[in-house]
Order: sequence, then C-alpha cells, then structure tokens
Amino acid sequence: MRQSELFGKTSKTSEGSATSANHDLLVRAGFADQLMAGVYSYLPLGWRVLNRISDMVREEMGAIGGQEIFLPALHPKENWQKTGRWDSMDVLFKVKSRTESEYALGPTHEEVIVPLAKKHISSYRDLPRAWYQIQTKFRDELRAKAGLLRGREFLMKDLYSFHASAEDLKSYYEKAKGAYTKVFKRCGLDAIIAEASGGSFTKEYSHEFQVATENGEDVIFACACGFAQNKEIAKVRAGDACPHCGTPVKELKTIEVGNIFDLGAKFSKDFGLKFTDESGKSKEVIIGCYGIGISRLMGAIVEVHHDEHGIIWPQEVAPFAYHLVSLGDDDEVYEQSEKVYEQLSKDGKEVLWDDRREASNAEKLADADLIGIPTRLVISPKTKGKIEAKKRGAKESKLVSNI
RNA sequence: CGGGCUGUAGCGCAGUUGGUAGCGCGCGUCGUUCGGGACGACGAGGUCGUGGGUUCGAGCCCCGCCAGCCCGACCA
Repeated sequence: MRQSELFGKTSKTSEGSATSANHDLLVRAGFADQLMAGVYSYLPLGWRVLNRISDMVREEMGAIGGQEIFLPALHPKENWQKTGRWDSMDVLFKVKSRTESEYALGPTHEEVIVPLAKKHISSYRDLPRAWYQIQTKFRDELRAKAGLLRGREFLMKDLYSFHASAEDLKSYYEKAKGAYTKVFKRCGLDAIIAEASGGSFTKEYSHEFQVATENGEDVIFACACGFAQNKEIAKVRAGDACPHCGTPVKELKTIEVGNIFDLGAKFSKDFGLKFTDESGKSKEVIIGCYGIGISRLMGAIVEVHHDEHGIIWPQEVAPFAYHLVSLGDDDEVYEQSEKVYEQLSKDGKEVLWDDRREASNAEKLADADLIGIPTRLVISPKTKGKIEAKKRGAKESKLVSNI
C-alpha cells in the first residue's frame, strides 16, 4: 500500500476533549474516526488491525472445534420476552418499525442461537457443538467512554457451546480458557483470569480475562500465584493474604478483554432445547458462552503498547509488517524504494510505503512512529543503496542489503 | 439519568465593556528545503451547535433544546 494513496491522515494535535490514549492515538494516526459517543468508523489501518485480530481469533476458535456462523443483529421481541431479558436487560437497544412492531438490536445472541440450535440438536449424537460469530453488537450504555473500551456499538466474537452434561461443558470450558489465553498472548497482552459472578441469568461461575493497565475501568484483586477475583465478588482486599498461597494480594486496574460463562440450562429451559440421551431420556442441553470484544481488544492493545510518539503494534496484530520510508527527494532513493516495495510485495510481505515526495523527512519519521508498524525500513541518500531497518520502540537500527 | 466542563474554518484554539470574527496547524499555487512534524510569498476556507428572547445592534447577555468530554449511577 502506498501511503500517498492511503485513506486516513495523521494529525499532529490531539482531539480536544477525549483523554484516553487509545482514542487519541487511533484517531490521530488515522485508524478510526468517532461518529458519536461510543461509535466509531474504521479506516483502512484500523480495519486491517481488526481483521488481524479476527483472523487470529478464528484460528484459535477453530482449534477448539468452533465453527464460524453469522447471526442477525435485528432480533424479534418475542425471543427476548421468552428469556425475560426484554425487561430485565437495561442495555438492550429496542427499535420500533413503521407498523409499531418492536425489535431488539443484539447485545449478545443467546436469544437467536438457542432457538437455532433447537432445529439441529435432538440427540446426544448431535453433541457437543461449538459455534461462533464475529459481529457488531449494540448495547445502550448510559455512558460510553474511554474510546474503544466502552462503546454502544462494537465488534465482538461470541462463541456458544452445547453439551450433554455439566462435566462435558466443564472440560470444554477449560479448553476455551486455554484458547483465550493464547489469543491474548498473541495480541501482546498478559491476561489475568479472574473469577467473577455468574451474572443474573446463571447461578454458575464465570471468568473474566483482565489486562492490567492504568486506564482500566475494572478492578481486580490478584496474586502472582494465579489467584484473581473481580472486585464485585472479591472477599479479599489489597494487602490481604492470598487464599491460595498467603502472599498479600494486589489491587489492579484492568480492562476486561474477554469473559467466559457457564450458562447451565437457563436458556435451554427458556426455549425448550432438549436432547435424547443414550438411554432414551429427554434432557436439557447445557450451554457455555464465551466472548471477546474485538474492537475493545484493539483499544486495550493500544493502551498497553504505546509511548510518547505513538502506537507500538505487536507483530501479529500490526496493520502492516513493514513501513518502508523514503527520505529526501532524490530520484535514486525512490527508484530503489520502488524496487524494494515490489520485491517485498512479491514475497507476500505486507508493506506500507511512504512514497510521499512532498512530505518532509521529519514528518514521515514522526508518522511512522505514530502509526507504529513493527519494522521501519528507511531508504535515504545516507543509506547509500542499503536499507536501514529499525524496530518500532527500539533505539538502534542496522543497515542491511536486503530484507 | 444526576453533577461538572465544552461547542467559533477540516483540526487545535483566541475573541476585552455587546459594535458586524482572528491565530496556529492543515489545505491550494510558486519557490527554497529535506534524518525527527522545515521556510518564504500569495491564496481558498465561517448558517460562531441549535431554537427563541433582550437590544438600534448578540460569537459575547437571558431561557430552552441538541451534541461531545470528564465524575457518578449503569455496564447480563
């Protein structure tokens, strides 16, 4: 991609009122544009990152047997009444048609996938199953805030698993935990698995994947031994002895990037999702649900991986692998750059080439830091036919003959 | 939804006692520059969030509304 043709310009100045690093940097670097509170448009750079994350999530979901589907965002009121959440879920967006029919905009998809599962699951032979989607969710938050971290419309991966028994769910739940840990690791994040309440619709357990950062809006109490609890259910406070190992627990500000729930038979009961077991008995299907906020994850990565100059993308989620920057105004520099650009592209490497002859060197270098592509390749009169390679965030660079 | 702050050019902002709107960045043309957001010259760009009111006259004063941000509540 030639930067001269890229949709999205960088900005030297921050937007006036917003204070979160993820909003500031993603908007300034041309990844995203805010339409209104809690709602963003994604420009090519931002959309590439979201797709990087999505593809990685697809890999890990596939690895635990998840099959990708795509469900509607517009839901019938009736399904939400059946589960009681038409009235109980405050964040549910409700819309009215011309004929006064009412609908919900999906904040989550149990109300859609469980009735769908009912058409396909009737025997123990149909279990277990795991289906997921990556889709836009809508939640009527009273207050959207912190850039991508709490939006009213956002991108989310939601996986639902269906089991013949609580034990089978339990073992899948542990597999999902492992897959989630891998996803966040690949995103350059150390996610802490914190115990949390099961919420209003299950008496069972849930776990949250929490990333520690100053800008986080959640609070957990955690210990190096692996113990961690969400503030809402924690029986310990900062400094108290860890119930597992006895060392004092720490209080951490965190961003919740994923959560996993044991839903038990709640939704199966609501919609009559049953199966016949080996002995011919009819039983309710046990369901688990597993979410990752894809767009929030992008925000969380920026919160954790940035410096005073801009974003520092972890390799696997970066919009491009290389940022080729041509300095000066010599024809030879641009001729060499074009060759390098063509070669890298031919090799299947993703490269953003700053081919803007009218931009100053200083501006190009500042832009490269702001955008935060992991490897910067500079070609200038000083590099004399070679290429200067530098990792974003590193101090030293090295001259190489080819990449 | 309660409290606070803010809405003036694409972005960031200034605008005095009410007298008919300006600066920086960005943008366009030309020239000079080129390793950390260069310089000069010329130029384009405005229903001052919106509706009402007060006044000879409102960006400025008064009332309503809308929007954004921050704190809180909310966030199965």
